[in-house]
Amino acid sequence: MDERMLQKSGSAGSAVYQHLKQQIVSLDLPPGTTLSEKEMSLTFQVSRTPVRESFVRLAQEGLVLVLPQRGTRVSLIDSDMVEEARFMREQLEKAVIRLACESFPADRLADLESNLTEQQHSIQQRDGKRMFELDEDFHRILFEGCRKRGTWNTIQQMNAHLNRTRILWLWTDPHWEHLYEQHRQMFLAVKQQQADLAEQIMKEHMSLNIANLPVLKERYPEYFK
Amino acid sequence: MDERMLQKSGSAGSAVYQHLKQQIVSLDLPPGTTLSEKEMSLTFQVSRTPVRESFVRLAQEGLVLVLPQRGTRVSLIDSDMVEEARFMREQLEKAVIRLACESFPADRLADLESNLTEQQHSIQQRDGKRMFELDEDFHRILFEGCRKRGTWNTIQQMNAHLNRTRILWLWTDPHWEHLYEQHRQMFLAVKQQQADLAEQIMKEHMSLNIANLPVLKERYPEYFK
DNA sequence: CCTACCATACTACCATACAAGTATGGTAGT
DNA sequence: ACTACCATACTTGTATGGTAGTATGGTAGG
Repeated sequence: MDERMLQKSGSAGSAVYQHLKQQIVSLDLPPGTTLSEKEMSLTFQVSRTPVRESFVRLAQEGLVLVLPQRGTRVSLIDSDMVEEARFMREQLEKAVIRLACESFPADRLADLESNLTEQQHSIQQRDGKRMFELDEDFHRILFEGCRKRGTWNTIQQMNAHLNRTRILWLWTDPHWEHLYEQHRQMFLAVKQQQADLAEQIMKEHMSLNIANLPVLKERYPEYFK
Repeated sequence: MDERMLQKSGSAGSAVYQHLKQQIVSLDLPPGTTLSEKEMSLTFQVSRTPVRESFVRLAQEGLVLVLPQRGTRVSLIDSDMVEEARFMREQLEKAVIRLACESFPADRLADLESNLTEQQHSIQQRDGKRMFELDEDFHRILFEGCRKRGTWNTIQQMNAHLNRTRILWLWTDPHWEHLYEQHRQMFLAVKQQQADLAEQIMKEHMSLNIANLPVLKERYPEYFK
């Protein structure tokens, strides 16, 4: 484990955890991959203890599945969990954007606007990875502006399943322009305090994530439960 | 660690985890209590390793706070987290009970009814602890009947903070009759598929949890952040 | 050729020893 | 009396050896 990385994360266990989580959510470690404490301890150059600690945390979030005395593997994407995550996000994001339409800090509104500018940039440069991050940031800023940061963090738990399907979908059909347009309209609705409009767009925005799930299950059957 | 308990939970680590979690949420271990791996390993008669594993899991849920090289203590109740948990539950429970009004399995509806009967029983017997469990069960059945079990589980994370305040409140003012009446009305609304009515009662039901927070902070200041 | 068995090489789980950071109380020096 | 220092007894973090359960491949027996 690199020293800089350790300092950033505070402990070896946290560093391994963050590294693995990033790789799992980005599908760098595809669903079904077997992990094993020993193997990871060798690649990260730490003992099995911090690796085991990271496995415990990942299992708690449903990102890996630990089978006692048999092995540990990256959890398959659960279609039901994907739909539930979408459901949760729809309800909470609709409620939050209504709050945002009532009152939203000016500086956070500015953050949204600069985020949109960066989105345009990333689309022009065909930088899908950056665009995905900006998408996440856009919604996170909405939550934070409404003082609902903890809610956003809680959503992230189940979001792991949803996000992995979103990445799969974007592999097959990068439809960034459509997403950007929705983001822009939501920004304007918040700025002009049009709650009903904002909620409606958000509802459609969230519905996008689920429509193509059957297609993905057919194209990547080995990734799904 | 008792052998029966170990068999029930699968591993020593899980057993310690479940035990501590139950004690924390029930305020048997009050907020601020220092824990220490060594101490717990002695009381549970296991080594530090499974105890440490349980600490990691509890920290992941925000139930304990681990300060490296200094100690571990039961996390104080965070007022902001309590309000956010209430917010999350309100949005999700409103959406779920609307779904329930559209369609709800007959056997689960029967479960709700028998749950209500048990609630009456527990109120007569002044069994607050049992009543609290039944309250939780009532809402869990609603989620499960709508195939939103994962959503319920996710809520539980943040619910730890909310539930601890609810217990404090019920220590000072056991108002079980009022809660029972709301539960009964929600049951009838679901049965008669009156979505708007059900949502309205649920909204009031969720609002109860937050009103007396300032009073509790004044009465138990050492429990809050 | 097929089947039952067993040695072997994995796995996660647990106990233990050591390392490193921190709080605390006593003591020497001013 | 007060302050600076340090030994000591804590704490969590990490490394490692051993245990028990499981999958697998080869082998002996039918």
